[in-house]
Amino acid sequence: MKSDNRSCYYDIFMQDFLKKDTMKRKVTLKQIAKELDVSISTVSKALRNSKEISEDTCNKVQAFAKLYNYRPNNIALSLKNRKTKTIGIIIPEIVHHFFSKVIRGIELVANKRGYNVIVGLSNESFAKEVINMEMLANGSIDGFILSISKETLLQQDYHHFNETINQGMPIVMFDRVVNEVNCDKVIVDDLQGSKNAVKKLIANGCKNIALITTKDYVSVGRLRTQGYLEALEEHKIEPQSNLILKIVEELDSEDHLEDLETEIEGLFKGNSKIDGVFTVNELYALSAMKVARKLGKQIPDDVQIIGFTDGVLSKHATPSLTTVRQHAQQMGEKAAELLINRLEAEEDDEHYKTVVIETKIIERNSTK
Amino acid sequence: MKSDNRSCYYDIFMQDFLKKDTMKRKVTLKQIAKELDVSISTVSKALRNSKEISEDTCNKVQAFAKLYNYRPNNIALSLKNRKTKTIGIIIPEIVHHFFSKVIRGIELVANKRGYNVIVGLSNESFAKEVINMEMLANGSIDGFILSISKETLLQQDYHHFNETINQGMPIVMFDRVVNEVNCDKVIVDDLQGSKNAVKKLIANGCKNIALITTKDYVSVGRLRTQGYLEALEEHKIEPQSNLILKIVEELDSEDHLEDLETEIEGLFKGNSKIDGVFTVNELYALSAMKVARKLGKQIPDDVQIIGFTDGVLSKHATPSLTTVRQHAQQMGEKAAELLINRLEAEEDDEHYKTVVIETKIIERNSTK
DNA sequence: ATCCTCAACGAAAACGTTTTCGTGTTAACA
DNA sequence: TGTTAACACGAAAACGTTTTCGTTGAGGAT
Repeated sequence: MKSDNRSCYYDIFMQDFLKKDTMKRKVTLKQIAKELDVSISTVSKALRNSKEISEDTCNKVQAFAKLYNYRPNNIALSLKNRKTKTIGIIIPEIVHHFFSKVIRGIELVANKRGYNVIVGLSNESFAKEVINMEMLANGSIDGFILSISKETLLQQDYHHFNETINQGMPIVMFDRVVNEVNCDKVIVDDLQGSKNAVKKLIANGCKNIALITTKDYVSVGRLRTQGYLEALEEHKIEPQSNLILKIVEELDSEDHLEDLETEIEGLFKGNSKIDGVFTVNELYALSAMKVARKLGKQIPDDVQIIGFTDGVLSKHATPSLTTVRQHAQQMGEKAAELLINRLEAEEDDEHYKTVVIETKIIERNSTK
Repeated sequence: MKSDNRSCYYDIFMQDFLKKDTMKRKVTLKQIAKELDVSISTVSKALRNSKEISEDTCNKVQAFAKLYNYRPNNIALSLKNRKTKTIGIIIPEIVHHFFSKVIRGIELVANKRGYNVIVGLSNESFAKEVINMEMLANGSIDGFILSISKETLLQQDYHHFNETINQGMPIVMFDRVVNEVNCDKVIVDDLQGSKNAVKKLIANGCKNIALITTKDYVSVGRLRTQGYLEALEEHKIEPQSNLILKIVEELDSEDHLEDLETEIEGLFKGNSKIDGVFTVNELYALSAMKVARKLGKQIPDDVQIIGFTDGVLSKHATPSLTTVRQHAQQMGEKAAELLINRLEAEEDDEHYKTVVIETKIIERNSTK
């Protein structure tokens, strides 16, 4: 820092650059160039060790850049390269063990491969899903990973997904997917998972197995119901409609626990011989346990219960709950892999994959 | 679409623009300008209804833009305006009810005010925290909302925060904050919350109240411990060291449940007169309940328990757990407000606020 | 002295906007 | 007829990069 011929520049530079002694604003190539009295191109090349630039200049530039902690501006790079190296995630809800675990998986591989992750919440609303996607699709991200909101599934309006894809932005869907959209997908094997769970109840001696599920428009609810039915069928057990309880979505929220329990109580009272329960999520399972206990039934002696989830409640419930694990984090990892592979592929592959994540029954104390 | 003089342009335009009939690539001002045979400036102005532009041209441009679904490119806007309208969040862990609720709060007000949210996970690691911040600080975001990782708290190295702030990027910290960094903060009133909880136990008749807490370098653990001590002091109760259990962080994870329970069992066995327990989080409380039950104690008759959390376990535990609610979502909302207000302030305010979110005791069935 | 080569660097375009500042045309006015 | 004002539009800069394609000047070969 001893040269004289740039003392003038230096002053000007310092003036608007260091507002106070403690304040170091971000430095740009242009400022370095001005300061060192070379061109912007030279600075850029010097920093990347281009052999077009003399060793002397290289060293000088790099020293200066280091001193002022130069970092290339991501936004400028994004504009130039026409890619942002960030992935957009749209999920219906973040305060949810399953979804947050998926995010963790996505973030893990995204970061490993140099991508950032930007999160939008649809809050199960169609409109918010559309708005969020539009906000992000205009250059902010390179591709989407998403799980469809309930309202969208109900309305069956998927134009925003298809339009996004048609504009050249890839989408990977997970868990809640839909055939009408042609893209990569990651799903858990809901059907087989449920089938295995119900088979396990049967193997454990249950004769009257109840099902607590959601309305059919939620694809995972439908598939898990189907798994239940197929398991029964394989064992020549006739399904009984009074053993199947389909919960309306409004009771799903934790604010309506009592209503939920009332419904389940109705199920038990309507069929006193119930000795096994399979539920499509964790909350239903816990509620079922609670109701069963209230009705004087012992778990797992009188009633055995299996839930479907990756949640935290199951592990800490009393008794702890046997569940079908979904491998949420692994789903996220796989989804991110699929997306990034597609983003970085040379030519675009017209063939879309659907990856099925196998489930696994975690045996705890709600089954014998 | 009937004019002749642009048929030539039109062809060229369509050629590289619509690769297939279904493929609509993103359209830019330049393309619209070329297509309509006007300048880029004219298009830009026409779209913003500038009165510099004739009504005719305005209509023509707007119609065309609508037809081709023109949306301004966010990245270009970010570069031009030198702001991205996105907020960076760095948290230690996303699979955590408290943090995900904070995110929900942040996202809520961020979206309402036109901001996006980009999430980085430190995974409680100092290095990942630094890397994540550096990735985002180079232009990707306008400001940070973060909660400090345990490792960082342990090492007490806060240079990355201060450097970021010195570069002109505002930070809002929540929950795990630190005096060494001068910025806006949102914290829960850990001290008062704990104090109230312990006072409630005292009022309920507890004579020997145990504390299960973390090591002191986690600020919230320290404060909650202090609250416990102050409550005892106010009631002239001498604190006993064999009533206080400080859990090492390694046992925090859910993989070490047994070890955790062993430690707690030691606590109970070492002091059989324990009739009240206050814990600094949800997991410790559930473990304590489990251990107490195992040792033949009735809850809340023999032992009353209060936890500190906003979690989901408390509500569904048996018996359900009385807790100190933290209002996590409200914290997120407040943090986002503070940050955005600062981002949009005319001149920068040198005075940093610390907002304290009051806690509230949620009475359930683990207390009388 | 001429030609060629090479080393070392700079100019400019490009990414997609917005905005300032012209500039040319027309109509109104003295 | 000459001056002016309003109107409608375009050129260019700027945001911060990277990269292509010159353009120097020096030195060696002929």
